[in-house]
Amino acid sequence: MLEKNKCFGCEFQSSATKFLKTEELEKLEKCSVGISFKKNDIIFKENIFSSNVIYLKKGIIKLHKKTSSKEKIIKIVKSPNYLGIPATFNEKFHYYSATALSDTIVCFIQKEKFKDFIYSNADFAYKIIKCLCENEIILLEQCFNKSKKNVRGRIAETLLFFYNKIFHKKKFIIPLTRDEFGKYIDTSRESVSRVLTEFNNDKIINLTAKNVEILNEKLLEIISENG
Amino acid sequence: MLEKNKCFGCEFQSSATKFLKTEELEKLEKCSVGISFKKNDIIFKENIFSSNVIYLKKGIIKLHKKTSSKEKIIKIVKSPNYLGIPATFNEKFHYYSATALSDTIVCFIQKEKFKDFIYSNADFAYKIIKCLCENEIILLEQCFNKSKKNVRGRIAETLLFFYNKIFHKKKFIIPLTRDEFGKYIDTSRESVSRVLTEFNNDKIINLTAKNVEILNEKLLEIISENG
DNA sequence: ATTTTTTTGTGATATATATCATATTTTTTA
DNA sequence: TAAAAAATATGATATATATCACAAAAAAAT
Repeated sequence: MLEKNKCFGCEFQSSATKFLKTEELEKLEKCSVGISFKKNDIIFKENIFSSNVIYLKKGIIKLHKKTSSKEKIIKIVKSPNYLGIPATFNEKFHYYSATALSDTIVCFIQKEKFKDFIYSNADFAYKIIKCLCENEIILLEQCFNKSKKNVRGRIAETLLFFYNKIFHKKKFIIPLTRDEFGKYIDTSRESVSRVLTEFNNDKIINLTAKNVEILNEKLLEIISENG
Repeated sequence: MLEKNKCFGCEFQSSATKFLKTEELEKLEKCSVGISFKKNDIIFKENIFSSNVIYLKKGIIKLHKKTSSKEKIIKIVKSPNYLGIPATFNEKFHYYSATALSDTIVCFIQKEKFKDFIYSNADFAYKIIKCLCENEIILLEQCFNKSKKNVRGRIAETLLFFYNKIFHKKKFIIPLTRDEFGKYIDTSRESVSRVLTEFNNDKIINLTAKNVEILNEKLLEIISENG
């Protein structure tokens, strides 16, 4: 659904666009559209040529990709954040699909205009560089952690990720099905079920369907570290 | 070993510094030093505060990181390439260590001066953004592939990576021990040995110690895709 | 409200890969 | 050049996790 899009004084302004001057913000407003998505709506699909920078203004989304029948969830991203800058700036197709995990608002910004701001405003450019740098470090951590932990460790880590990085509350609703959870941490839905019920039995979490409350954060951290 | 460092007319100039003007190159020369490393020398260590942008001018290196006794090789990088920009620009400690896998020359560039170029030269800034974008896509591919392939597939993929991305020849010397190979693709040294001898027996490769010749590229690609 | 579809839980079994053990080869050091 | 250390190969066994099978619960569709 098309949203009225106001860049000047936008309550969800990105840390980069805060550096844009009034006339640049007016330009931005003209070259961008805001669109709202409902849970499970596809925001963009992999292998589509990317001609827009995408700004996740509000909501939580998953980035995912298919290979020969199997699917993997690469990343879970919360607003505010840019999506698909790498594909867009390399004149490439989107490497992954993006699907809303909650009701979401997204701005599509014309690539060429976005690039103009990089050329006209060095503070903006530097901020974009910093965003890309942060993303790379997060991705590195993710790769590294995943390869060094067993299933229990990865599930503990993910529960802590939801708590610390997404919801900031010990009580939350897992925004994934068991199957999606498995596709995120590279395991089967059955293993996710088993470990979650184990954590529940051990009073580390309180689990009812998708509702979780973290009861023993300390222990969850230990499991996350040592498997 | 300290190298004489000439930025203007440097034969290993990066795609970004090609955009620098003569006076900027002179500045660059003043704020950077070139250092040569021998195979197995440590270029920088993880958890060290990063105050330089590091440009890999010549050679092949591994980026690696330890956790509680175990080690993982995160990436193998060939010149020309920048290293550690994310850590440097986020005022952070290096996330990983870098060790030379061949004789190597590296330039250390003062972070603040490098940042000045981003502010003074938009073409340079944009090129750096593109470098970061490329790195992110490579990292994403790596994460994705690793999680979807079995050991045979990952070894086949790595052999093709050495051929296509590093040496550009079907005959090369694996720049890793079996143990390091295992730490790169998240498996044990024994599994690496077994699969490599299997490939050798099946005439897919010709293997003598670290010397490899790819005999059946097509089949290696199929194994890489389907495990 | 009832039917259909999707999601989840859990036991039994299979399997890929790790780990252990030992021999051999290669490399490094003295 | 010999001795010591490191790297490699390979068989035997252990183990974590996947897969299969089926039942139950929850969600979606009619």
